[in-house]
Amino acid sequence: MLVVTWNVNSLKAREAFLAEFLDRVRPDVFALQELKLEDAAVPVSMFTQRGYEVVFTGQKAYNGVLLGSRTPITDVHRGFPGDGGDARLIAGTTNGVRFVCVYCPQGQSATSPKFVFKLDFYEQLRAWVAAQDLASPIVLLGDMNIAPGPEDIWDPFGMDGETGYHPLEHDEWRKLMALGLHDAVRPHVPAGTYSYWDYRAGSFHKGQGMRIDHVLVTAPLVGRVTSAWIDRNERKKKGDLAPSDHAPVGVVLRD
DNA sequence: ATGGTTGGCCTCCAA
Repeated sequence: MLVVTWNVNSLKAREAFLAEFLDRVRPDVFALQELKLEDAAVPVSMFTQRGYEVVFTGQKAYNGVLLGSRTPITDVHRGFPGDGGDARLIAGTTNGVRFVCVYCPQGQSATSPKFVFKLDFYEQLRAWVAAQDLASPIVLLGDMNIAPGPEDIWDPFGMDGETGYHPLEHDEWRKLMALGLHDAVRPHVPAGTYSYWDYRAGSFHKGQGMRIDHVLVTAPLVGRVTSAWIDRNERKKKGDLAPSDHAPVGVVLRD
């Protein structure tokens, strides 16, 4: 089973780009973040034409998350009490696995009120995750806006204390992992493998990226992860189609 | 070059 997470930065702007990816890579399950669309505007037929069932929670202009699968998705859950009504979390069960797609706040800067909001969101997320059956197969995946370690960011010394690589965020990351989650990607990609590059200042060209998009799995799934990848080619233009500022992250789970 | 860019929106906000 190939599982993919991707922050598409507007599903509307990325529809054709994503369709090409789905046709070629054919993931079994995928999680998208930053739809930037209301529910009514989600291009459902683009997915169903390709054999996917999709569930989503959208929002005008910001946020919005989606789960897609080739097999039916059941027990769909949207949001959690502390998310302020933002469309940042959707959970559903497919292929015998519970998938939780999340889009964590970016936080702006470490001195911004948005950073407080970000830390609070992690706390709420952790409480929500802790209430799940963590002895069962769960995949928590999405844009978590944290680079966990120095191998996950282009300038760990210069970026220390910046949003995405802040000690308080690393505390949150550790607490989340301590619940019994495991990074499914880290063991399979070399240091310096990133999933996000800012559009500005030629960051992609200069290799100034961060690994902030993650696939975390509970113990029953750890032994089923056979490979993982982050495809930086998807951060490049595709003909005249513009890329997201994030690349897709893939994990293969053995049956 | 003292920032840069993209997407969606109601002329600025979030990333």
